Amino acid sequence: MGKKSKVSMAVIRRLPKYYRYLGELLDRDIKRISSQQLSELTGFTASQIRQDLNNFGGFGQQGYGYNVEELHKQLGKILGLQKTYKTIIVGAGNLGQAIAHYRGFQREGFKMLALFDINPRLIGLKLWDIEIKDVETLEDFIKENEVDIGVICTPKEVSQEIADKLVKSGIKAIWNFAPTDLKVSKDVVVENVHLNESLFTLSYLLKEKLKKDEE
Amino acid sequence: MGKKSKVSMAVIRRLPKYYRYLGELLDRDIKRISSQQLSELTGFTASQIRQDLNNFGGFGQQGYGYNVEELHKQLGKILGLQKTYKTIIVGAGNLGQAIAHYRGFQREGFKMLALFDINPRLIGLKLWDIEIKDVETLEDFIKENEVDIGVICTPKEVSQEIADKLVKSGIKAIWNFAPTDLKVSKDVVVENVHLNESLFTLSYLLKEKLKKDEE
DNA sequence: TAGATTGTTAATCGATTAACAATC
DNA sequence: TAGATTGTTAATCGATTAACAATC
Repeated sequence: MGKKSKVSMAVIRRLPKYYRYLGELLDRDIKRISSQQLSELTGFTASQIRQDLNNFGGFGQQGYGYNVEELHKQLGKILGLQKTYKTIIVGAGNLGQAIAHYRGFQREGFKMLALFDINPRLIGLKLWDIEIKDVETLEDFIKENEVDIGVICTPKEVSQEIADKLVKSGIKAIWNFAPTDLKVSKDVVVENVHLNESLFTLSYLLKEKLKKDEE
Repeated sequence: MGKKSKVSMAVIRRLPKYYRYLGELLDRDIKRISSQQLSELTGFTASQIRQDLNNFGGFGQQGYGYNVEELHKQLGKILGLQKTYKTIIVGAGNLGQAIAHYRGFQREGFKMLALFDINPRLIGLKLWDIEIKDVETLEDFIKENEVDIGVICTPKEVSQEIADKLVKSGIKAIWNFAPTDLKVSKDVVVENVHLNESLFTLSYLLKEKLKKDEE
């Protein structure tokens, strides 16, 4: 008990962006960076960056700034990227395959164990070294392999049903690409990628822009 | 000139969710709904919902609530979904194909005209009725067809270069799936889908959950 | 009319920004 | 040491929630 004061979601959602820019700096062999410079890269204010980081500890040094390698490492730890997560994908259509193929996720420790689908034409196929399995075998597979993360890339009609199976089999994190809000027990975390909502937001912004142009 | 007080991004990002739930109610032939009932569906407070909607007008009626069909229609208009947008996708890998295939977007007025790729094995193929074209012909195609929206599904290494071409050819809205922050002129709107950041956020939340379980 | 529920104003809460003492 | 830049407190800003008069 006694978690220290909870970090706000607004802060958490900025962390991956810091991590990404730090990674790029690391690749460019840049050793140190100030909050001011990081501000110019990310678009957040220097003050906000310092506030955000100080939720997790004092990673900087007065008069110097932040050590790029160290800060990158610390952010990786904060984001939980130092450990490996066993991951499965349900729905082996184009979207599921796109995620399975994406090298960046594997690199950060998300190990794709298998895809699952209901389509007999897909079952048995291998994408690189990842097999597409019968969704009937989903629950047993999760239990046997102690899968950490389930990715839902199915049509929305079956997404809740799949989520229920994932939760029942012991999965604690769901990455949901179906355009629905899943109902899950409180001890399971869900992160939604609602492409519909994203596209509609773009549509709103475009409409506003065109309206303003007319004036 | 003189746009009325700008609506905050927080509000805008809730609109698509209202729109989605209203659409579901419409399918279920439900005629009216109160902010309280909408609150139970969406998880936002009734007060917030009324505040949000009143940014755009008084769509409700005291003592009655909101007419589902009317509110759905109005939200569609606010989101700019009443008109058709000519859309192209750059990058015809799994992700690009997934988006091209998604019926929901076409249904809401996003007309997919073509995909573009650099891979000779893909060029010339047809996905349903959408052709994959040579990325060399991208700029001419956009100008000739007056394309509204460009979707970037390329590797991050070429995403900025593609964005530059889109902007130069007159596109005013970009839906970006590459894990980068594109630099574009101020009169172009960009909506990012940063899958990396989404997955890392899930990773953070999972890590926190596991940590709390240990206590 | 009485009951219900909105639209809107006021109060609260939380997040961002500014400022500066601490310190490398 | 002097200059730079953090960590942190205080001030500001904006978003959410509460409350209630208006009104269907």
